[in-house]
Amino acid sequence: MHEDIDIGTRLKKLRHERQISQRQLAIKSKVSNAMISLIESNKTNPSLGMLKKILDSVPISISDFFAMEIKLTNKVVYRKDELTEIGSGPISYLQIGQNLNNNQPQMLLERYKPGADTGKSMLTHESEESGLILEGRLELTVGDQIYYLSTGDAYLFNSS
Amino acid sequence: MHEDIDIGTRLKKLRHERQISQRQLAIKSKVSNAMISLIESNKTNPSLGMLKKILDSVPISISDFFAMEIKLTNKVVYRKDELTEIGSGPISYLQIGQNLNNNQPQMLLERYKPGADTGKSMLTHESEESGLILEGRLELTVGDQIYYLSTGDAYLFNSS
DNA sequence: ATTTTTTGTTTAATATATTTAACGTTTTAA
DNA sequence: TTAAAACGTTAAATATATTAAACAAAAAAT
Repeated sequence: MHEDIDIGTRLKKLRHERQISQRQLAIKSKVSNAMISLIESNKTNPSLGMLKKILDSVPISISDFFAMEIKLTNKVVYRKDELTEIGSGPISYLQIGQNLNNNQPQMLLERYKPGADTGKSMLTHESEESGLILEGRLELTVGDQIYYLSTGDAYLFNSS
Repeated sequence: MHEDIDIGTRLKKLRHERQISQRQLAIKSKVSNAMISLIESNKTNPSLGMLKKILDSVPISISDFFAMEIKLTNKVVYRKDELTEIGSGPISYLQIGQNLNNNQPQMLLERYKPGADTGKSMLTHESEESGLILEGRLELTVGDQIYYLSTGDAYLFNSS
């Protein structure tokens, strides 16, 4: 019935991704390092305030933390003809990816001059990115993968 | 620094939606009714196992529980000159709203024929909406408020 | 009108989360 | 090769979550 969720490996995985030690995370989040050890080995049932203190220092939202596994899709680029057309009447919707979470979105209108390059600024960008090429061509680098997009193509990924 | 989240009103709201009493929920989830009272009045800092036991009986996932819509901002429309220009070089970013959460976004390209109307379909839309008017004019209805947008204006809201 | 339930809240008892301080092991420095 | 620092784990101390049992108020029933 009440299957307790394995937050231990979740936290450990998250911590390893950020490449910091238990003690470093402990200091950042102002909790004892013992606590983090106990949580990661599932030897305790942490309070919500405790978990939030830790996740705030990462930072990651509680909602995202528990949605983590679902968000591990590595699909980044959606070609023009992969985009599902939703509407049929006078209004048409073009959907990129699936609607996994219900969350407060952020939106950017980005204009690139010919040959423009984001450089490293993009790499320090700590959130997610999605876009649709309205006009022109774009070279997109995610991790070690390089994608070439043209008008109508779209992309969607979580940076890290 | 560590602002604790108001899970009390979240749970109370959820319970009222399902129209059950504290004691009924207590029995379903096999916890004491006192606990539910304490949680709803934010007099305790419940453990994750505790919260999960309760949410499992609803049922609702922890992730969804914390993604539950709460009225953070009622700001919906951002006029052309309110949009903050981030970049300065050859690339320009136009930001709509604040980046509150780090979440998997969804993106739509919507095309409206002149005079097109979404009707009621928009109202049953259970996620969030944001957009920027690339060209033309748009009449936007959120709740009982009506907004008139023209080229360059943007909107951002959680539907409900 | 008076029980009888059902509501949400509170207090004292007790179970357990959290911290502090220690441990043994491995890595880094000298 | 030794010393010093950093790593994750564990034990005992203490702070706090959780329960069981009572409370008063309101609704339902007789």
